[in-house]
Amino acid sequence: MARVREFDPEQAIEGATQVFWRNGFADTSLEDIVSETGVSRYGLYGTFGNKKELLVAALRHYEQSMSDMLWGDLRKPDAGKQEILEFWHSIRRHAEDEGFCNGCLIVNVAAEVAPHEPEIAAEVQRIDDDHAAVFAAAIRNGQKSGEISLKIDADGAGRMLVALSHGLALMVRAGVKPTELGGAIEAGLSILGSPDSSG
Amino acid sequence: MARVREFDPEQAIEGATQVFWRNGFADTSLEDIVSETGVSRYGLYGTFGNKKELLVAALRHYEQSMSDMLWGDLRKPDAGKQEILEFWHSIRRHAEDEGFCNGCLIVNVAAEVAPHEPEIAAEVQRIDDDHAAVFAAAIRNGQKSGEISLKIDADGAGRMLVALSHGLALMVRAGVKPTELGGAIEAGLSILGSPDSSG
DNA sequence: CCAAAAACAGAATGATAATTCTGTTATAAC
DNA sequence: GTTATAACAGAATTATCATTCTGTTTTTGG
Repeated sequence: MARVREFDPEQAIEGATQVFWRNGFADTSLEDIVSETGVSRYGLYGTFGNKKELLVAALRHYEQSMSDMLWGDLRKPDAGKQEILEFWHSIRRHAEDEGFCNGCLIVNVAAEVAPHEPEIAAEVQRIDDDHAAVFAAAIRNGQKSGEISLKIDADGAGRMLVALSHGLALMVRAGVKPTELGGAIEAGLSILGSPDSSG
Repeated sequence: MARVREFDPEQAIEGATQVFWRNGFADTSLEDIVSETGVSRYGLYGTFGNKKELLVAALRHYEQSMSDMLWGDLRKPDAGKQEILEFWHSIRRHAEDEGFCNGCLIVNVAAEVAPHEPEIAAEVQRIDDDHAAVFAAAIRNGQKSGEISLKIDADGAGRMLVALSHGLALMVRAGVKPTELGGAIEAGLSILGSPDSSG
């Protein structure tokens, strides 16, 4: 027996995600989100609580959409070296497109907000741990099947790949052309064994 | 025929550097810097211009002091694999100390400020390019002397090490314990050849 | 000592922005 | 249709902060 909500919360989160990704947290005002989404302050506060909680929602939304777009094959239980290489090819393709010039929202938030907000730090660490574990599992599969050297430590290498992706994302956000970073990716992947030099 | 300045600009920059490192740019008010340094607003504006220029000064000061502390041996013209490994040992030692829980000022600034400020972005890129070149030169030396495989691309690997350091610094700032990152460093260094497993 | 120059301390300004409040409007149960 | 409910639009509130301004003090050359 009351008025009905005029906006779709999912679309609002999507809009907020774009603004946070583009501008960062501190440089995004709620007014910016109102403009982007068309949702009123009232609607945003009523539905999401406050700016920080909206960021958490955006972070989760971003993770989900990236998971669908980039991490799907790598999460399969039998993913191995091939899937790791394909993941990075995919990253390179996307980075050379528009849209990824803002780097990675998770990385941006880790740098800007996590140090002051334990809740956000926990969220970021959860995501990173998950990604490192996904890489590590694929590396172990590759080691079982003989594609990847048994000499490397799967957990260490998994974390290394996550850290490398963060560093590269940061460089892109800070203005480095993604095309200049191909060599760094090749170098990082070379720990898996003889490099795939096709692209 | 005028009053003399009561503060030492170098000390003021050192103080500002500490505050920017600890709190980031947006979350540092000029009042914070006044408190930290004891220098008045007037002195800061008169000597450094404004907050952004003060950040540039802090960044240069930080780079200089880190260069002295960490990069000295690696910059020697004949530095090779040994110096690269020692650099990373040194990083690990420092990271496990207090004081480096704030990550790396250059990385923090790259993430928070560079995207909005071309002048800062240029500064950050200059530093990164320099560091990548230092690594690359040492890798080339190692390749000449046979310590490092000729199969790796020195420039790509140099950039990779810089990106990795950025990613790791970010994780530390976001709250990850430095001791958890040793495996990632080992993995990254394994591209140079058979790993130094001593520590 | 006197006066000009430049540093000092801290108040004033102006802008931005997170959050709350107020009055208005649409909805649905009765 | 009436009415309670909850959403809406946007004004009001409160706070923070970068920067500038004002009046004061110190220094040094005459």
